[in-house]
Amino acid sequence: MSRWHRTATGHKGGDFPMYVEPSGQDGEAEAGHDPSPCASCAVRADAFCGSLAAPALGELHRLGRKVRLKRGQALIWQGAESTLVGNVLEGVLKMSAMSRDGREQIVGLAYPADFIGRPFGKNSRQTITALSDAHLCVFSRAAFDSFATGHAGMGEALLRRALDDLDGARRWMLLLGRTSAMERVATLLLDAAERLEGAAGKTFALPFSRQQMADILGMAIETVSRTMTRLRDGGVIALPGGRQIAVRDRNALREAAGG
Amino acid sequence: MSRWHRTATGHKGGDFPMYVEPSGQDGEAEAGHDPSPCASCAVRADAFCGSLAAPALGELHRLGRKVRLKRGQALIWQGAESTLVGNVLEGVLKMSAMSRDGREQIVGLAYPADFIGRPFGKNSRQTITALSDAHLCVFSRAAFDSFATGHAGMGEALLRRALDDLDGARRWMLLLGRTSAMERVATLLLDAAERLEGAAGKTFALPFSRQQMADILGMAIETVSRTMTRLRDGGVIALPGGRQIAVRDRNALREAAGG
DNA sequence: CGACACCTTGACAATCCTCAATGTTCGTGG
DNA sequence: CCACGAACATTGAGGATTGTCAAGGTGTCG
Repeated sequence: MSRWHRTATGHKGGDFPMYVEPSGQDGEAEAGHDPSPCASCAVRADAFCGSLAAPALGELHRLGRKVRLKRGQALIWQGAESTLVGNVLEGVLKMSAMSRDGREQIVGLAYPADFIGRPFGKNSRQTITALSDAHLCVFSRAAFDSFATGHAGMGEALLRRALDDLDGARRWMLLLGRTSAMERVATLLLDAAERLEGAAGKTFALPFSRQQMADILGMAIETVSRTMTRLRDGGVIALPGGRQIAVRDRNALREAAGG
Repeated sequence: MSRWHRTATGHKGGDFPMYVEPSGQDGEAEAGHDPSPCASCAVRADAFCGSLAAPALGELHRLGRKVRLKRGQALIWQGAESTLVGNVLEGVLKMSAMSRDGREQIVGLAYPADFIGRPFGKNSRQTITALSDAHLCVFSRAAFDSFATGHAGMGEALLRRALDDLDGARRWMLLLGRTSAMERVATLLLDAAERLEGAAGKTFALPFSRQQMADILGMAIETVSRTMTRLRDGGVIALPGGRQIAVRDRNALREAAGG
């Protein structure tokens, strides 16, 4: 019954201790000019903190720090005390669950403006790992919890986000349970293109390896590869090499994704 | 590419308009004796409202009403304005998503004490249907939202619950993406037994049909049936007939579920 | 240029789905 | 109470998709 491939999430420079940079060190955050550095944050409009007014925002900012992760570095290990929460500023992270016998399933992706971690109480049962070099804005859970408790709007904003995540997870379940390899790959590519493609049809870098795509989609790496090849041969996408990709025929891709 | 079975969720007496019973009609809720009927609620200890103190509880109670659903009746239709939220008091419900071409995937189950519906803002994209006769305590979303906003603890309790659901959804994704038919069926049976079995080894009624199990687990009805037969032949479970089931060898079942 | 990780391709096998037929349960009405 | 029919469940045969194993190709970095 154990027919599962090890997921060999072999990352080149993986799992170094992470480099933490205290907030207010980035030049822009020095006192004086910019009392609320969050104001210039690229993801503020889309992130949970967008709902906060200036004073609360400043307070929150003082609790946070910035973290840079290199590709392959992990932020929260499965089972470990989950003491961090935060926002993704740049890059793509994966949330993965692993069963005792070593099978991995990626259970979520976090793109810029997405919230990660598990506030309030229980620990996360997921490991969070950077798929590309990433830049986060993190808070210790304890500090974040008490801040959130003290600010009425926050609970609602976080809840809204959690419920959105839940909707997303459930759509993904539909994908995992009821779709063919082609539909899965096409859906993932469509999603990635929407988030990462500069302009329609433009070439961009896929942030995942084939192995990671396989882990995300719940299939074997070879099937992913074959499916990509089929899409390329059909003129739907172009694969200039490396991890580059371009969507050539968006409608066909949408079609392949199942409507 | 369209190799999917229609899910033929044919329910015998399905989709009647639901019968709504105003709160405070149940005999026990009459004024006088029992100022807070919630106190005698079977699921209060486990439900989100368990965190509320008496006065708030009374207020909440006045907003709610009880709803009974017959097996097969739907509470919230996919795409429709989601105007209800609530708690399951008794029975089992399913949350399902359906793609345009008619494939159904059940994306969640709600057992007693579970919260259903989508408070705050956006509409649910799921349909909620009773798998067995069910008994709920529901609130209109508008009333519930304003109540929750006005009570500090509520947001946090709801968030906690949403995050738990999210964890659950993600475990389920691991199931859908990375496990064999046997593991899926065994996991579902184990879960159902834990929630519904009176005592260990006792016979109880499975609340789902084979078709529903197939929709939950993302597989074909025949595969479910064959897998159940294998479990029976292996002495792991007993199937006395009807929808009855008993777990004979819990360890073997746990083993089959993948550890 | 060589080593290494990553990706692609092929052949084969296994699981699971599809189609089809038969058996069982349950509710209804005679 | 029994007979009938409809929905539900089981079983079998065959085939399609996907996983597994294996080999070779491509790209990247020192």
